[in-house]
Amino acid sequence: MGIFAVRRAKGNASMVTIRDVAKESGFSSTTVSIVLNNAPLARYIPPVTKKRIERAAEKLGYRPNEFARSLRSKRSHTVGVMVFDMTDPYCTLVLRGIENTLYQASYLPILTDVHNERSRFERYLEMLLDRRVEGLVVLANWLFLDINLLADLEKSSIPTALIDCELKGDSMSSVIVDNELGGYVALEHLRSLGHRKIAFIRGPKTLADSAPRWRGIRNCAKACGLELDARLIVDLPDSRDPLSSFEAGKKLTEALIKRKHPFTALLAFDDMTAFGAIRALSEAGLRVPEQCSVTGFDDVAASALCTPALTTVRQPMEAMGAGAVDIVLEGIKSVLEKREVIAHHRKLAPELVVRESTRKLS
Amino acid sequence: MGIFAVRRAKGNASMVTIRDVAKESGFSSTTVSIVLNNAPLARYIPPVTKKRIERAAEKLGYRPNEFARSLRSKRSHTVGVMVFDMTDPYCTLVLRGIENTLYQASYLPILTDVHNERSRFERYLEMLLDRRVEGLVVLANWLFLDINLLADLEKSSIPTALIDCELKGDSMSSVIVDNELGGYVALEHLRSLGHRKIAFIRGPKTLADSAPRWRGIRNCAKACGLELDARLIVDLPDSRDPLSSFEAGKKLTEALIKRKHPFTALLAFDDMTAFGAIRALSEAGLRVPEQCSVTGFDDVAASALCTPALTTVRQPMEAMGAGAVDIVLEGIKSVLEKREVIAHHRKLAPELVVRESTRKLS
DNA sequence: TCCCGAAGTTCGATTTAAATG
DNA sequence: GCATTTAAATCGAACTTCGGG
Repeated sequence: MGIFAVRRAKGNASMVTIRDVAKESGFSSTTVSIVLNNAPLARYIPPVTKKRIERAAEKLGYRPNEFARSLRSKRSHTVGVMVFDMTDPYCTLVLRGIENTLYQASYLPILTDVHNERSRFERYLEMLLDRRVEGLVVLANWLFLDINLLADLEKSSIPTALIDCELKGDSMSSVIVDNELGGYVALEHLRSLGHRKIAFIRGPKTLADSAPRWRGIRNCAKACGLELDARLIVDLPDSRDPLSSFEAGKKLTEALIKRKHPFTALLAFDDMTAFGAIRALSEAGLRVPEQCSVTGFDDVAASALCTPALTTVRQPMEAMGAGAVDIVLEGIKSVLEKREVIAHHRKLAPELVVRESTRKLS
Repeated sequence: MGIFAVRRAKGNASMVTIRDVAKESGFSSTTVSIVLNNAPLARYIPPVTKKRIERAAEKLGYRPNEFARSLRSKRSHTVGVMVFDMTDPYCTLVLRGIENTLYQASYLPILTDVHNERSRFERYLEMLLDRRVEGLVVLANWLFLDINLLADLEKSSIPTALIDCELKGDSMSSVIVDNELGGYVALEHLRSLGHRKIAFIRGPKTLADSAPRWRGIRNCAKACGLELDARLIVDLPDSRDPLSSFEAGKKLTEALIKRKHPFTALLAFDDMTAFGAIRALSEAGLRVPEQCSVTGFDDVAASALCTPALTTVRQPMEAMGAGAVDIVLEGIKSVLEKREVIAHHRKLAPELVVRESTRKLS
C-alpha cells in the first residue's frame, strides 16, 4: 500500500487541484485550503466539514502544487548547500549531518559543488537565489578562493552558515572545529608516548585551518618543554585539490627522510597528508608505527580502513553539518517572525582517536 | 563586480517584477516576457525595443520568479537524486558525475539520502514528486530493500535512471558496471601473476552485484583450467550498512586463515571487504603482498591512499553518474516533445587498476 | 500576410474581506 | 456579535488572442 495507491486514484494525480477537492466535497476551495492547512480560521470549522473535506482530498489523492503554494507564501522549504569540492572525503559525513537535520525539519537540500571555481560559485549562487532557497549552508572545506567572494554571500541577506571557515563579521554564522585544541591534543598524544624528535607537516599557508592548528602545537610544545626543530618542519604547498595533499605529503616526507635528521614521529596536517607520509615511510623501509608513529587530522573514512589504522584527530563532521543547519533553520524562523537574524559562531571540540599508527617509544 | 552589483540595485531585488521592467522600459509585460525569454515571437520585435527592455531589466536587476515561471510552464529545472546510503564512499564520485552533468544542462539536483529505510524512501519520493522534479536518478548502491519498493518508482511516470541496479522492465533505465567482466579480470589478473590457491570472499546473496561477479570468476576459472576450492570460498552476510563489510571481511579472513588451507591470494567482493581482509592478514602476521595478494572491487578513494595501495577493479563511477543523468535528460526532452520515453540499459566496462597489493608469486 | 505590441486569461494555491443565518 | 462559509483579489510570469499599421 504505497503512496501511489492514492496518488494514482485519478490517473495522473498531479492534476488534482484544490478546486477538484472543493467540488468533490461540496465546499469552496477557500474552506478546503483552510482545513487542509489547519489555518487559524480552521477553529471555526465544524469537525463534520473537516472530515468530509479530508475524505475527499484523500479519495482524489490531492497533493497541493508546491509552485503555487510557494508563489503565494514566498517560501520554498528548500535550503541551498554549496560544497567547495565534493571529492574531498571529508564532505561525506558533513553532508550526512546536513541532510539528516534538514529531513527532520521537512526541508529539502539543493546540492551544488563549486569545484573550487569562482565562476561556478557565482553561477550556482545565482541559481539558488533564483530558486528562493530559504537558507544557505556553505561547506568551505578546501577554500583557496579570495575571501571577498564570500562577501557576496553577505549581501544575499538570507540566513547562511559557513562550515570550516570563520568570518569575523556578525552577518554570517560559522561552524568550525577547534583547530588549536586539535593541534594541541595531537602533539600531546605523541609526547605522552615518549616521542621527542617529531617531524611536522604543516598546512598550506593560505588555508585558514593551518595557523590555529600550528598554534596549538606550539602551545603544547611550550607547555611540555618540547623543543621544535626547524629542520623537521615542512609546509604543504597551496593547491586547489584536497586529494593533492597525499602526493605532497609523500614528497615532503621523502625530503624529510633525506635530511637525515632522525625523527620517531610525524604529525601531519590532515589524514590525506598522513597517508602520503606513510607511503613514503614505507617505501623508505620505515615501518609504521614500529619505527615511526604518524598522526593525521579529520578522521576521514579511509583512516579506519587502512592498515595500520590511522591515529588521528577527529572532526565531529556530522555534528558540524547538523549544527550549521540548526543555525540556518533558526535564522529562517527569525526572518519569518521578523526578528533580527543573529549570527552564531560555534567552535566544536575535536576528539583524539588513537588507533594503530602511533606507538609508545621504546 | 559580483552579481550583486546588479542584484542590489533596488534594495531587495527579489521584489522586482516583470511589470516593473515593463514600466521602466515603457513596454507591456507581454513584450518584456517575449524579449527576455527570447520566445518565438521575439523574431518580430525590433532590436531597439529589445535593447531598451534588456537595459531596463538589467538596471533594475530583474530576476524572474521561478515559482511563477514553474507554475505556468510546469517545469522545475530540477532533478531528484536519491542515494541509498551517502556514507558509502562509493557515492562520492558518482555524485560528482551527476552534479557535473546536471550543471552543464542548467539543472539543479535535490539530494536525498534514504538511509536504507523504506519509510524514508517513501517520504522522500513523495517530497520530490510534490516538488515536481522533472527526473529522478536513483543510486541504489547498497540495496537491501525489497525490489517492489522500486516498483513505486515506475508509477511515478517521470524519467528515471537507476544506478547499480538493473530492473528487467522497460519502464526504467539503468546504468550498471559489467560485474561479470569485472570478476573475470580480477581473477585473470591473479592467475597471470601465478596464483593458483586463491581465496574468495563473495558478496551477500541478496545483493544484485554478487551473482554476476561470481559468474565472471567462474568463467575465468573455467577458461584457465583453474580449480576453485570450496574450502576457500566464503560469503559476506547481508547487512544494511556498506561500511560493515570491512568488519565482515576481517572476520571471514580470520576464519579462512584458521582453516589452515593455504592460499596465496585473496579476491574480495569489494574494496571495503579487501581492507578488512588486509587487516586480518596483517594481524595474523601475513604480509601483503609478499605473502598474500589481495584484490578489491570499486576503487573507492581509500584504495589509492592506503599502503600498500589496493589493486582493484575500478567502476567508472563518474561516468556512471553522468550516464544516468544523460538518460534522464533525454527522457525529459522526450516528455516535452510528447515522444515516448524509452528505457536505456547501459553496462559500463570496469577497469583493472594494478597497484601494490598484488604481486607475482615467486 | 507580415510586423509590432497590448489586453486579458491562466497556472493553483493563500488570504482578505464580506456575506449568510 | 458569532459561527460558518465563500467570492474575489493576489502572487509573478507565460501564453492566447486580438487590433492596428
